[in-house]
Amino acid sequence: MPRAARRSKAQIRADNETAILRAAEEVFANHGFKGASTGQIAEIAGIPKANLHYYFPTKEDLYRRVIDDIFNLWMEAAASFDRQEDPVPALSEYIRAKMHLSRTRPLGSRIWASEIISGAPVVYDALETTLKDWTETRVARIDKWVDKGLIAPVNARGLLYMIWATTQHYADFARQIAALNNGRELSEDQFEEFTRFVIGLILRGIGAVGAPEPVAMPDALRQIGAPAE
Amino acid sequence: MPRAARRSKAQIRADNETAILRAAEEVFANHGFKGASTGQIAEIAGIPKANLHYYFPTKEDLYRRVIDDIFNLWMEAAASFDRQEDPVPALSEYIRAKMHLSRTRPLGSRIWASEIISGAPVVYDALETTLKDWTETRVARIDKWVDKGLIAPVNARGLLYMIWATTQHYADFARQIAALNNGRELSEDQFEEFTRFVIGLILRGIGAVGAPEPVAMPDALRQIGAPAE
DNA sequence: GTCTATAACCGGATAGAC
DNA sequence: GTCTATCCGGTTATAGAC
Repeated sequence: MPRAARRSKAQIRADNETAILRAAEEVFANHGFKGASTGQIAEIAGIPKANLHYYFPTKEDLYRRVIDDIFNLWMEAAASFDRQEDPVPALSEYIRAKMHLSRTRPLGSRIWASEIISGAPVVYDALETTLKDWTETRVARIDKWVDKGLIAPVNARGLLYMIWATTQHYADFARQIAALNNGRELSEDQFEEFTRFVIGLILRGIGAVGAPEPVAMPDALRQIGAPAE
Repeated sequence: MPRAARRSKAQIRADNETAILRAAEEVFANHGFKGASTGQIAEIAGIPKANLHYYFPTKEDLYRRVIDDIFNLWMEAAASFDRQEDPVPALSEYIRAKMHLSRTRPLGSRIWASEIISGAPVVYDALETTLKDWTETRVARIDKWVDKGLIAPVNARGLLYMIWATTQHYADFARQIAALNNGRELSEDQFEEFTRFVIGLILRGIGAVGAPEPVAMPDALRQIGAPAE
């Protein structure tokens, strides 16, 4: 058997790790840290439980790794906040990036939410250091926009919290939103509509110069959200 | 020993039930349904574990009761939405009521969030019936405000989701907010300031007639939120 | 109604052959 | 690196004396 035909050891390791992390995201999102079981994670990953413990010695090691990946993802998305100088494009892009993450990586958002709800036993240090630094810097930028008269005088922290809360709601409460949408997940078009709504409302709310007028849901979509006849 | 001196059986039952429910809220909020243990709940309630199972035969029975109480509480808070005819007082009072609940009953909010994040295994029926009905009615009211020109044309569902997300964030993510507030819980004054900010931003965002101008955080409070020197 | 003891089970983690 | 078998602590729930 030619050597090239089988996966290298490194490849096997990488594949297994990926499978484990993917499965872990699912189980941690659905049951929280304490409620998750390594047996279930191993089963979904398609490996024996003992192998999981070979790759990640303890459940907490695995959990930390998952949380870490999520945190890095968020910090990257946050970069869109900085690419633009002016408030309207900066906030629009940031909100859009966060909404996109809620759509494409809802599990990460849900794990993060569970972790914070449980008192942030694992990430509290990161909150007090990395997240705090990130936040202070952006608060300063927002305050500068206020000083320049580009937006109305606002509570910068309140604004950030509102953006986080609103965008992550579409991941964390997706099940509730679906229940209110006749049991169906939001379609791409519906999601885009909510995204525009969020951006528009917040920009108008802070009195941003050049903010778009609020947009009503188009009739076609409105129908989807309405009760079935 | 005079009979009046001891608690009646009914009183004992009521007291024990209250103690159990209070303890259950704490443990379910911190660990989710699967992660919570009846042993810990009994310990906090100050009774033997067997007694807990006498009052609530299974862990799920207890959990359903806790969730039920929370849901009713929320429906009552929602009533403030209806006491006022016009959008500004109706939404102001509703947002304020929700913020107040986040402040006074954060555990309930956190349990609700955990339940939805986990896929709403227990409350899904209530979402599709009671919550859906409540929502449809309020969407209709909001649409009517739009028709009357009292607010700009908005996505009514998006508006409700934003109110829920933003207000509940102050309960569910209280630990994160505290970490960004130099490790201290928000003071009453700070919380009031955020409440006003949320109300002001949303009312302005929907172009409500008579909405207050956005308010900056007073310097005194701003200092508290700033990095320690 | 209350409490001690315990049954029955599940979960995280490891031993040790391959 | 992989996998079966297993240990052991913790969990839900109940039995049965008081």
